[in-house]
Amino acid sequence: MKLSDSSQALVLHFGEMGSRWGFNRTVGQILALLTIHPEPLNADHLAEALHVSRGNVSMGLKELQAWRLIERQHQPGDRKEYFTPSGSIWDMARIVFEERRKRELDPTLSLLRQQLLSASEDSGADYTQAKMQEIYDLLEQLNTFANSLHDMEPERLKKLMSMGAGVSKVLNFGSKKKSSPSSAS
Amino acid sequence: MKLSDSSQALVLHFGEMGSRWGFNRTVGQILALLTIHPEPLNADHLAEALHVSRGNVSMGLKELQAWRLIERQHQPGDRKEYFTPSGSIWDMARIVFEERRKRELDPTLSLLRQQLLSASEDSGADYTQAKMQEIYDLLEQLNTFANSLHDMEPERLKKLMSMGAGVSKVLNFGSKKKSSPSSAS
DNA sequence: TAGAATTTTCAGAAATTTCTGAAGCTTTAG
DNA sequence: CTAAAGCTTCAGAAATTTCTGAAAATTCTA
Repeated sequence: MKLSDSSQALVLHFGEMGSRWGFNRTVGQILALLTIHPEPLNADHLAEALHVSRGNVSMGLKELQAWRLIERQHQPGDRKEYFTPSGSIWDMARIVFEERRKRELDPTLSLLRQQLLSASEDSGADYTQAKMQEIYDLLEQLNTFANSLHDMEPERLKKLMSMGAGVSKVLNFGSKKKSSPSSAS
Repeated sequence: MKLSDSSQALVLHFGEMGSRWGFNRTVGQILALLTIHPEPLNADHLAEALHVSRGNVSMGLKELQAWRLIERQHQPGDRKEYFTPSGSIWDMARIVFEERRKRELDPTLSLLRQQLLSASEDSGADYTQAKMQEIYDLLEQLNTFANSLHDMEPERLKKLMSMGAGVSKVLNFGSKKKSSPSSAS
């Protein structure tokens, strides 16, 4: 398990970025290596290539399986477990995106909802209540948007993303003068 | 500086979420408190309300100013520095979003660009090169999309977000029947 | 079923991040 | 200019996260 300079660099980089993307160094490195390696790898390969302990690899693989980012395979005539990414790069991005939405928005939405419901009791603290409502509204909108991206079929999503700033133009069609009376439901 | 139960809960929560949003506990708490408090606060207020040291508050304020999330003010007849959020909740969200795009996408794009350019030298490692290209393409598309969101005027952005899944419908206009035969580029 | 191969677990070690508090710096009033 | 008020810095302490490695558990072969 010797990595090319280029692969080595990518793997190390994914380790560093890991924490920003929601996992730890080893998990980032394992994911990177499995992704760019043509063949499935087993835990010993990974431990050797990444210079980390066997136990650490085991924990990392467990976490990546929990995220559904990788899956187990078996090679005929080998008792060891081998791993590969469970989908395309695109699939991975969706999974990470969704997981992060859950971790970064849901808990706060849930807290704010609670706070705002039980607010009627407190009479004062007007300003604070209003701000909390503002934060809630914003996060809920973000959340809805994130969900709608997540639910889109890949093709449509790709199209939307590649339109980039062009989306802005298309949106003018939707608005025109005629504001649909449906509004807030 | 006594906080209501509700404010207290929100501040603590923002402290916990802080690390997921890109800053540490104290920074999260300071931001939350300044946001929901009707009046500007000074460093002593913050240290007392959050039960953290004066030095920690100073560092937190410095960081929030670097992010341009808060700004200094002076109260007439008081030598202390007071702080308030520097914009609306919406403005804050945009700043945090943009800062995270920079931290989470730019470094990887930059590394991959470099790797892919200097790839001609290495002859082998075909699969790996192809995967790196895939990752690069995806991240660049994400990046472009994020930028176009960031550059949109708030009104248009709000409209886009509130359309949610509806965006999908609007996009059909752009595709019609004419399926471009380009496929994988 | 025995036992060898492989994987998982988890207590404590190592590394990293965050926080404190006192020293020192800057600003302002007098 | 002096001194008090206020702010910042940063070395080391505390807290948190990550990693190791040996023991325990599981799986497979014969």
